[in-house]
Amino acid sequence: MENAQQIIYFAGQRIRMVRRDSNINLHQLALLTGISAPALSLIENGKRDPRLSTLSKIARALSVEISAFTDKPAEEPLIVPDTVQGYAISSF
Amino acid sequence: MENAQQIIYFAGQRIRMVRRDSNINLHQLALLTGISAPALSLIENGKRDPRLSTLSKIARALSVEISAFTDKPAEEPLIVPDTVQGYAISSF
DNA sequence: CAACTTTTTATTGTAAAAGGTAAAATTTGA
DNA sequence: TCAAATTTTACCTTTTACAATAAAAAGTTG
Repeated sequence: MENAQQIIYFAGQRIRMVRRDSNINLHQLALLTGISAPALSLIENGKRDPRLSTLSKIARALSVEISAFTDKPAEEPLIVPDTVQGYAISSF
Repeated sequence: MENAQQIIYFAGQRIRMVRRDSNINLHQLALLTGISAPALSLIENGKRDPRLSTLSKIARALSVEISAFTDKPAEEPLIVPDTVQGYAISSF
């Protein structure tokens, strides 16, 4: 329960981030998903525990995977070397 | 709705796969998650639309990310060559 | 086949998600 | 500061998740 609440809050924040990146408002996302704007507001604010189908509709509308809302970014950021075996990454 | 139903069914299959890989039965997973075995059965069979908190509890109990249940494997399977630069993969 | 384990189905009760609508609050711009 | 757009809150209704329990159905093993 304790941890699940954090997941819900975190997912709401991520949904809001992705939506804002797409430059659409709650009303528009409501039209795209079929989920009411008030319901979306509650989800984004971590005050509602959405169903898988609800997350699926939101992800689809925003063209991202559900994991964009659920997976925590890696603690240690992925190290991307700028050369591999002496070749620049950009040459691939 | 159409697509969400597929997501639910797919997630159920993945949960079952991961659980079986862990060699635990529904009763044991019920104890680990606090979700009843009948509820877990419905979820695994795609007959129930689980909440995010529910997915979170299951993922936590099975030590996987929620995305293990939601993300579709790549359409084009990753090609794994059996040799790299002339060396057999097994030699690494 | 018979005993045992695991899973599924069904029923009842409670809690909560989600829609609609409307109103309040907040934010944004002119 | 005022007006418009956006978001949040509140109330009501319907639907559904989930628990608990029991029973039925599959699946396993001796």
